[in-house]
Amino acid sequence: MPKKRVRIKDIALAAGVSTGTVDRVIHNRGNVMPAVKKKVEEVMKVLNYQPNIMARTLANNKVLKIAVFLPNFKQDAFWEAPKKGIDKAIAANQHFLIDLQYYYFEENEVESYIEQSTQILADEPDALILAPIFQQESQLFLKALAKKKLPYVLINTHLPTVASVAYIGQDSYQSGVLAARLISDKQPENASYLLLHLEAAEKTANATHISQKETGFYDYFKKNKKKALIIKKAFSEVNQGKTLGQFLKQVLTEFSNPTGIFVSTSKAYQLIEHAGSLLKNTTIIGFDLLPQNIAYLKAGKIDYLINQNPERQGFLAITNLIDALLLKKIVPPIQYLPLDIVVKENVDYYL
Amino acid sequence: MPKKRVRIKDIALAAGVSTGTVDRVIHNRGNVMPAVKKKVEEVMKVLNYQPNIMARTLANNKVLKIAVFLPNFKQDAFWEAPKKGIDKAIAANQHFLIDLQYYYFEENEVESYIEQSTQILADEPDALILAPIFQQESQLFLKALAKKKLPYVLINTHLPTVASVAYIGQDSYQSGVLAARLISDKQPENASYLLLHLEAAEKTANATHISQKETGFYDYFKKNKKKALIIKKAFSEVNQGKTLGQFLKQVLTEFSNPTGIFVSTSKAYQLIEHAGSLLKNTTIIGFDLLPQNIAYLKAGKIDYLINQNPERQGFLAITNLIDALLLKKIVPPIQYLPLDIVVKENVDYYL
DNA sequence: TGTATATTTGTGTGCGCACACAAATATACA
DNA sequence: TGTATATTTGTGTGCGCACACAAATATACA
Repeated sequence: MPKKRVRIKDIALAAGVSTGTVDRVIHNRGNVMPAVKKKVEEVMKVLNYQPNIMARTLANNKVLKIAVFLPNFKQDAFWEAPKKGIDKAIAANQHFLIDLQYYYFEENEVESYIEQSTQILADEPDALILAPIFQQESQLFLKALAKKKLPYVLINTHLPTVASVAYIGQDSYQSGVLAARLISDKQPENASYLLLHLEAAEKTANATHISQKETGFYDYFKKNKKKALIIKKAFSEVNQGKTLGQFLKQVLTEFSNPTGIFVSTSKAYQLIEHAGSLLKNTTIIGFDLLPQNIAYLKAGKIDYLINQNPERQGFLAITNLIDALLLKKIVPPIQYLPLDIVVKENVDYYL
Repeated sequence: MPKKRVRIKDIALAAGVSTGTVDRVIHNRGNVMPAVKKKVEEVMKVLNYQPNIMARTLANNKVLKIAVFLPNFKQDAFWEAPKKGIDKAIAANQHFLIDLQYYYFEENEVESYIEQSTQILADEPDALILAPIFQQESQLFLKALAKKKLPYVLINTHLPTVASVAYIGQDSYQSGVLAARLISDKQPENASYLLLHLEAAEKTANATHISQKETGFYDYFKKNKKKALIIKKAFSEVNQGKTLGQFLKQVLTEFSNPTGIFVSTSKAYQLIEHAGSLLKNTTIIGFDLLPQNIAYLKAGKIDYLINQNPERQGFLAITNLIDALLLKKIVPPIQYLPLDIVVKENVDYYL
């Protein structure tokens, strides 16, 4: 049987009221006699009324002003991916009137974060997408947003606060567990692993992610009662008095030929660049499908990349806002994206 | 700057014609003076006109009758996934008037395929989604569709014919390569592997998939110059005079304790069910996130499942038809889905 | 030059909904 | 009981588009 559409008109007819009254019931605008309201709701249920999103959007005809607040991708290439996803989602939803405004801050300058967040509040957007990298400052900012009743989507980093619309991101702890599994699979007991934190800025959410990954990594060995020697080294250009190259060479001289190296950030390619020649038969695991990482993966220098789907984070941030605010749909408050295991042999299908 | 929408009205005004004429140009309905047509097209380009999909769909108001032609999932659980994806896509696109009709055939009965395909032609759908399992019969059927100018999406199995709208599926060859990589990783030279084809129906596309996986599997070892002993065994209840249990026990007695077993179909769980006790330290790789497979993956009995995203195949089949036929978008003719590597540690995010 | 016909162009309506505003009805209170 | 006001209900318009149909204009031909 061909599908027949139930319209407001049909409900009005069946309930013996006008379309205006049905509209009032649908949108809870009040001023409807309780008995009438009940009757209309019954009819809606019986006829299984589904509002026509096309017509609704068309009639609504509002411009949604969205502020996107992310770290500057010129400083950290990781952030290109969410931006790309956001732009793709906008392109795919051109028929919605969306006024997108980007705001960037520097990952190692709290001041730029505060400055930009003030600017956003002044510009009065209708909704936000943000990565709450600086924990304390973000808490304050989110409070300000709550006060103004501005809906927002958090990506990449979750805060104890409940996101007003949704949190979309990765499970960092589990990605550490996964890395441990991959790096130690088929390896003998008491193998040695190097846990490498490259370019971890202090005080930011990135630090939290990294420590969660670390915990997951250790926990895997504990839970599976697999004995291993794990050495941890961290490098941050800001804090140390040497270059990354010097640092890596020193580490790999002290601790030569580890069974595997787990780079907890997206900078696995830097390890290869600076110390590739020092590595033999070492399993290398890193994060994120940056072009440099992909090149080394294809060349067989990196064994595994765990893809946290940052592009999809951006894409979903937009579509979730559209769903929640324009289409009035209910969206899941927490959305973890898959942790894709990417190897040379399947990487092409993720690009 | 807030986005301003360019409407047909705006083009008409700028070109000094009526909206009707603009409409004629947009849809190539003819009967427009060449000079006028040119002028309108210029204006459209200058103003960068993008038709409003919402309004277009609303005004169009056509029912799209889609026939879905798949193997009976009661016989082969794999086919539940595409159906699920199709149903989800329909639910997510309720505002389009789609009249969906399912047609099932039995994977081991060509007659049922022919019978149902005749029925479909008689029912005169506007478009089709089909898995062309029987090669020869499918070729004939697709010819009939081409003659009637019926657009279709092929899923799961590609035919030499060009799909009128799109092919959506997996790269079977590459999945065999991937399996070989995963099964042999960190294993010594000259390890032994069992290549197990379970329940492979003859003469169907499934047979093609399996042989492509097999080729990919062998090729990996060749290309990487990795020496290995690979034993191949196939079982099909129709052909052999014994049960699967008997078959598996015999195989694993003859060829005991292989380093790894690659089950080329979605039936890896049957291997565990019937011969789990005979396996020790053997890496097991299978396909597809069937509930039974997932249970064994979580229990540590299966090491890897390669996910060919069959649900997404169904989902994309519908959205591609909507894009192509209702929204008049251009869709890529070949769409390979990622080959997800699923292990105990990341399976939850794929469910 | 006038009439019939073909070609080109313009106008009006409906798709389903949201919302402003008008109309009808109920209630308060003198 | 009558009038003012509050509450409830109904009507009309526009969102941007597709398409049927009407109107205007060009062309053919006697």
